Amino acid sequence: MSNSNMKMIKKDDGDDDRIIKAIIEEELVRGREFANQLRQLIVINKTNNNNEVNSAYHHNHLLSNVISSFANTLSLLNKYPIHPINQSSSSSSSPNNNDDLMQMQPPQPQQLHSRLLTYDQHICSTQPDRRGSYRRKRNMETWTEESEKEREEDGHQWRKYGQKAIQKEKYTRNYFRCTHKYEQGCQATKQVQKLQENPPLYRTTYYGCHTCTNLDTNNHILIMEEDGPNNTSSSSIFLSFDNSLPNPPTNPFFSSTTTQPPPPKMMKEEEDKEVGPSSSTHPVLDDSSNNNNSNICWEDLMMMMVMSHQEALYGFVDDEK
DNA sequence: TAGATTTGACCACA
DNA sequence: TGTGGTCAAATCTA
Repeated sequence: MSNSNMKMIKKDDGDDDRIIKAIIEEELVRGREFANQLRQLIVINKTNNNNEVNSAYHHNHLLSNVISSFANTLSLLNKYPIHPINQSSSSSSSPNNNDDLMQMQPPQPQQLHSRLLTYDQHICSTQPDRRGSYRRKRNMETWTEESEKEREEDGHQWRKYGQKAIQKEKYTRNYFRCTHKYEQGCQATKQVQKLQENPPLYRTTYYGCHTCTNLDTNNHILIMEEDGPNNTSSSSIFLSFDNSLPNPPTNPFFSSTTTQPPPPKMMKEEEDKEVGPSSSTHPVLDDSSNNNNSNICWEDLMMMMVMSHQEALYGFVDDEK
């Protein structure tokens, strides 16, 4: 591609933004639809307590769709930050008001993925070679922890992408990114700095949150509703997408669809002060340790999800106005 | 042979 | 301008 062409295309950042916005809108609408369907399914299930296997399958399927919708949205926002667009230049494909949005039909996954693919191809074909180009991790969530192992098992797959001698450090620093960076656009990275040799001590700094879904066959959703129709005790909920790990997810920075590394120590301490030592910051996903303490019902959970999607969607559309 | 690691080069930022 | 974070070709390994 010639330089003049490159310049011409780079002028059209507004078009890029509109394409991304349209895709994100569709993704949010799709997620909301799936969340609504799941909520309805749960309500129906409560009144009609049969065919549990089948309904568990549908729960699983719908929940996966909701989660992937969130993940795709986050991934897009991380990957392609949106610039403000003038009202006059707003896309004709964007609905003008919330009512229109409510009427929108969620796109089929194939449609969406082909659009994402098309957009990625568009970006790839129009951007110059930016080898070595990157944005430093300002304003990113970070936390550190120290351990005796260089690669503490934290439930995520990491790939080493760099190693560097750091000025004031005795040992080299290793750089890791999420294995799913390219396939799912997951932005999570970590740096492991060796602090001392004997005994070995490493400081791991995590950057950003995982948006990868990483839903494989080993991952599962275990749903244990009421023990019986007359059981008045609260239900037990345990969602896990990776049953290979000893520790339940606790870190709010991480995608709920994956397990996470231990939370930042400071956050954990603050959290203990706030709500007591045994509680988890995760509002939903781990209740297996205390079956009698589950005061979160599925309907509430789905309402939270739908509202979250709604907020994101309307906030997103409002931005464009 | 595919996926992971190594390592020199590139580039943003302080 | 030096430092640190990232990229990507080369190399390694299962």
